[in-house]
Amino acid sequence: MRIGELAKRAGTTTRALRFYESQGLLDAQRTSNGYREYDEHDLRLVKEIQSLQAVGLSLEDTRPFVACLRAGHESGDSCPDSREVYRRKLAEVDACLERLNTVREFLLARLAFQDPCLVPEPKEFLCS
Amino acid sequence: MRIGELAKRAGTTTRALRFYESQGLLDAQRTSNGYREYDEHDLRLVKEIQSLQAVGLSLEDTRPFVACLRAGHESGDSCPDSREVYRRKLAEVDACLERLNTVREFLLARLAFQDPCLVPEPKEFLCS
DNA sequence: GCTTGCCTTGACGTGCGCGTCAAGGTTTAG
DNA sequence: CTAAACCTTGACGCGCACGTCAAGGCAAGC
Repeated sequence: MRIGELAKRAGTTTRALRFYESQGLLDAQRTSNGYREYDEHDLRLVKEIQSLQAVGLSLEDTRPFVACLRAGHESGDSCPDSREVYRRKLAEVDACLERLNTVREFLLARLAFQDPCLVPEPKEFLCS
Repeated sequence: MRIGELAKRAGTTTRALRFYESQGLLDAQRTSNGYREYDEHDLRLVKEIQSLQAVGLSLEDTRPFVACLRAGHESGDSCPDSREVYRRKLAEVDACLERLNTVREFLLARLAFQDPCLVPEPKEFLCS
């Protein structure tokens, strides 16, 4: 299938697919006229990337999963590097949850007119 | 005081202060040589902005608070517009907490080898 | 032949809150 | 007189995952 069909079947855009390729996450055969040609395996890769992005992983973080699938494993998260990404992300999420709960308490207190309440420290506020 | 001292006392940079001014959040008197001149009230404004940023509000969201202080109120969050921002932010935080808990469950399940588990829908993932 | 709808590469735009030069003017200390 | 340490405006950079043109090639239907 060509890039347009892959995009449609994966529910994304051709621009995103070309971007993945530019980042080395995806590669494609070329037909004689220079068009990219994909198969079901590529569709699988794209879907893997999307589901990982859905849990807030960056494209960079998806590399181990893609490599794992390319290495022949049936699931992208059965390799050590992938599992390490999961663990790191879990720690980030936990930190973010804690942080957001503090913020939530702050907002509730302010809305309740309880004036002098602790302002959470800036820290990293990246909840992704 | 001049911009360097204000920056030091507020724990920020001159660049940030000039940026706030460019966004209409701060304004300054000018001395004869063109230097910006600030007073304690300006320091109060900057600190207000910083504490709001610390809870994840955007600069845009700080406008009502600044306006409230400028209007003569002793606290920036005693005006209706400010409180509305708090409420909206609280709703965002709640949505984000829910979302992150889903993601957390997903990660735990994957790490526990429980394979086919629900992938959270992409949605907005902006936890700020 | 002409239009339509695919495809190609390349390059710049987006949001947000500044950081980081660049090129210069002003004030103070020595 | 000079150097240091302030100040000014202006413009470009950053991260991240693409969106959005621009300018053109290729294939198929009328």
